[in-house]
Amino acid sequence: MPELPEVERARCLAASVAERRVIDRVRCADDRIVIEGVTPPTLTRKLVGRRVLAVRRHGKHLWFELDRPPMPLFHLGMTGAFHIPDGEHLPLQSSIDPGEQWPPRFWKIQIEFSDGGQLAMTNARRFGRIRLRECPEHEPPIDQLGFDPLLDLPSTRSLIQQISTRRASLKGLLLDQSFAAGVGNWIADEVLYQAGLDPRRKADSLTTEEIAELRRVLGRVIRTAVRVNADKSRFPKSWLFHVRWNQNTQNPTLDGESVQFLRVAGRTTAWIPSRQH
DNA sequence: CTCAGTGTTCAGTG
DNA sequence: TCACTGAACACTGA
Repeated sequence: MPELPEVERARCLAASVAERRVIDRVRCADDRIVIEGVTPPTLTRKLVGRRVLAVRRHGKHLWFELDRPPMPLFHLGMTGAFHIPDGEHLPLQSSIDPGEQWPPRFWKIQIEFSDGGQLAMTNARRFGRIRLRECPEHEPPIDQLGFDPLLDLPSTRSLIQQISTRRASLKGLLLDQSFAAGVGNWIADEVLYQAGLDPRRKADSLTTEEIAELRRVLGRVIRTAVRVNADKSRFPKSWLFHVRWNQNTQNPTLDGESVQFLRVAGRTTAWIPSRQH
């Protein structure tokens, strides 16, 4: 699930149970792929007793700012999510299906807080990672990332500089986390569709006006998705998003225009040839 | 049974 | 060395 808006939703969920609380108890799954660079017992020992000051995010990475390092850093991979027990109060919608068991299937870490609140991270497909960092923002992988389009969208001027030297396809550029952190496959397609740009266009072929429009659309798509808490059913009806999953159905259309599928930069790409040039 | 897949990394290429 | 591409990764669900 996780592109920037879904990771932001996970951040809010985690913040609602973790911030200002002390970590009382941790259970780590015995998974040396997801739990990377640290053994589960060590991870547990480093977290227990710490107070969570804030839950922060850059791109698709999220981490706990604790009262003392090291800090746990999470990446959800393709299938990761955060969960809280059914019935626990929340200002936002619950992230779990009602009636789901606790702990949730495929849990990798469970954290219990001083006030009784609980948080779990799941990861069925094991592309996610849990790591420890002394200072997450100033170490890899976060210090390798480009701008976060929600937290600090660059000026058009700065974007022109960044884009004009790149020869990758627009699709490839948008997916490059060292360019724009948090953009994934569906957001890249949505942005290129709304900006009217062919996903195969080379980045350095864009005009100033096209870059300005790309910037505007990128900011708008991300803010809109975050505003509705990454709830797909609340994305605007006009979005390509709603038809991009219908690859199997014959002749998907949007506004009467035909949706096509391509492979660009190694990823399935949905686009509307009559609207993107 | 086969295959695609919302992500990242790494080997290979130009 | 750099920028970029495509395969590999691990596993579920269609």
